Amino acid sequence: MEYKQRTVTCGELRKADDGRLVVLNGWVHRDRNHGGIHFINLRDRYGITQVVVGEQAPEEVVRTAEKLRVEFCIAVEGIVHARPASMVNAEMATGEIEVEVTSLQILSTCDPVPFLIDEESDAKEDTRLRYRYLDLRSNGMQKRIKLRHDFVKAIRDYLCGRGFYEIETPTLIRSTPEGARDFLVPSRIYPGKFYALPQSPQLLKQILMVSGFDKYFQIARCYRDEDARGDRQLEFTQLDLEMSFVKRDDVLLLMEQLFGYVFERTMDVKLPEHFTRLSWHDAMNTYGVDKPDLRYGLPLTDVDDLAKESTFGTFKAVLEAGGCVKALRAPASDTVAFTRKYITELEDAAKVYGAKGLAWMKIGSNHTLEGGVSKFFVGQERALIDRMEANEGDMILFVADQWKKTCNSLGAVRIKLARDLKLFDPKDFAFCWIIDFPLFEFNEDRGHWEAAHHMFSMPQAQYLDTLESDPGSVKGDLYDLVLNGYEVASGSIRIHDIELQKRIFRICNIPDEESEVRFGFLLNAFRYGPPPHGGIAPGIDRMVMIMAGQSSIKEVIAFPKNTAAVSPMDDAPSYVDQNQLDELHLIIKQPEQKG
RNA sequence: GAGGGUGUAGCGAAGCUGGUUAUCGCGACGGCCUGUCACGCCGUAGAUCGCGGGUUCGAGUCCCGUCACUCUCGCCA
Repeated sequence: MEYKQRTVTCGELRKADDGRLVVLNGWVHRDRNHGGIHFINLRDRYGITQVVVGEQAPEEVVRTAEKLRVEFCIAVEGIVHARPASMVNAEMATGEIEVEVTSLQILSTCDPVPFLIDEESDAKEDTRLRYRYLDLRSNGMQKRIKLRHDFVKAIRDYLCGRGFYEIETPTLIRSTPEGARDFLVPSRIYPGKFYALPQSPQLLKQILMVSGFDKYFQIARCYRDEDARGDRQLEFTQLDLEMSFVKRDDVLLLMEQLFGYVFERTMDVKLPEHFTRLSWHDAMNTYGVDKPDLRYGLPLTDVDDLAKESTFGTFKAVLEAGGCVKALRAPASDTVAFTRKYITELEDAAKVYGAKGLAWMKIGSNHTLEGGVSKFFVGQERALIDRMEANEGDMILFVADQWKKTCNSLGAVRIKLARDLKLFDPKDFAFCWIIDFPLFEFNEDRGHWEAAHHMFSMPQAQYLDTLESDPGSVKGDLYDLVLNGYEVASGSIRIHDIELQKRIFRICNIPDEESEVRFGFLLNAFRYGPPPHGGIAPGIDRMVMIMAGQSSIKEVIAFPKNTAAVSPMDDAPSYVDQNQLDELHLIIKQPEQKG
């Protein structure tokens, strides 16, 4: 098809272009037809320009303009005119000019659209995903996809400047389960054998260290066959990074410098030079989560001693059973009244994590306690109010249970309170490091210890003698990066010693014969002079999501899947031909029909 | 696997304790309109109220089941 190709984009014409003859290509964003005069907002990636078909327009142009509908793709040739002062649109970057059309061509037509292209679509997510190509035309999606591009570009620029190599690793690899479920790819050539899609390039990047590529990174797609969430998809993208001859602080420092550079360049946001560091235990104990949102305070406070002296039997029973009592101050609010109904909402949040209840009391005037469980704390008013740093109108909330349940439950209440009471600026970015993670946790279902992160993380030196005798207390050289309450990166210094690695495997119930089969290639590599090494893997989707002020990573992924692991646009996954199954030596066993 | 929420026209929503012809906005279609910029005005079409069953003289509304979407717990080394 012959058509006039653009000489300018829809976002760039200004007053100084007055009088120029230009060609624009783009989509009809809005078409205001006044009978004798058409105003067409023409849109492309770069912006929107008003083009006008007026009385002087050639008859053929007028006839074509009559046919235009929203989202038609068109080519326009015309003359740029500065608008008179009274007609300037200050809202638009190009609002000082308009283009008087001298030639108009429809490049393609558009069916009636299921939803209008706006800043943000108000259609339901399902509809947006089904028509993702239209949804992506919206300014909001265009901005977010651009932010993601800028973010990744800045990462590449920075790391390449620091001497890193970007190296690709395969996406068809050996299955090394443990942790998440693998996606499997059947081998046509070897009946019954499968490749796996990588959950992360973990082992491959460690082997690259053995190979001497001492500064490696990759923008890596990772796959985990688990249920999706707002901040989780079954495929996602990580900045995978590994370095040799580094210790923990080298990795942390590099990340602080990297994100300092990236945030300044992509968002014009200046981050602190260093991020707060919290031990895993302190994070859990003080904020009730291993990924605390430090845009606000509201620490959980230990009140074991006060509870013990109180007359509240429930608390005392929990303490005697070895549990703990923690309290949280809910600051008085102009917008949220602490009604019975609201307290029930808070209690429901606590119960999600297993708390049996949420005790409460209110702070009255002159250091008095009112309502709820206050009657059990007679004589302790002053001590409790001082401990909680509470003021009149505040509420104090208590959970009593085993330590972890107490922390998790009250931590959930803390998060809900902060959201409801708007205790933080959504434009803030609060990074923090969580360090000193336990290396193992006991899996009750399987009856053995498992790696809390993964099995390749280095135990801290002081625990090397007690790995087997007391796995539960071993801390690892592990670190998570947390941003605004989301885990955005996770890493560790790795084991590079065969014997130590085998000890870890054994503690995780993997005997030597089995680890040789499953991880033999790594162990073999470690026989050939492996360097000390460590790394980290920030999640690109989550970070961009937070930077874009969104709460779902679907908002920063061009073609995401829904919570049911389906892509509504192309309807993946789908059945395949019998021929394809035959070639792959697969027989499908249909699940039994329900009912 | 479990819990909460939602499902009404192409899209977004209203529809209170069951009661005539299911309402509104956007969009679509037709007409009018020379300065709009979410243009405006007049008119028209468009809905098996997610699906199946039940209660009832009568169900969008109540009950049971089921499906889809969504958030959360489990799960996510």
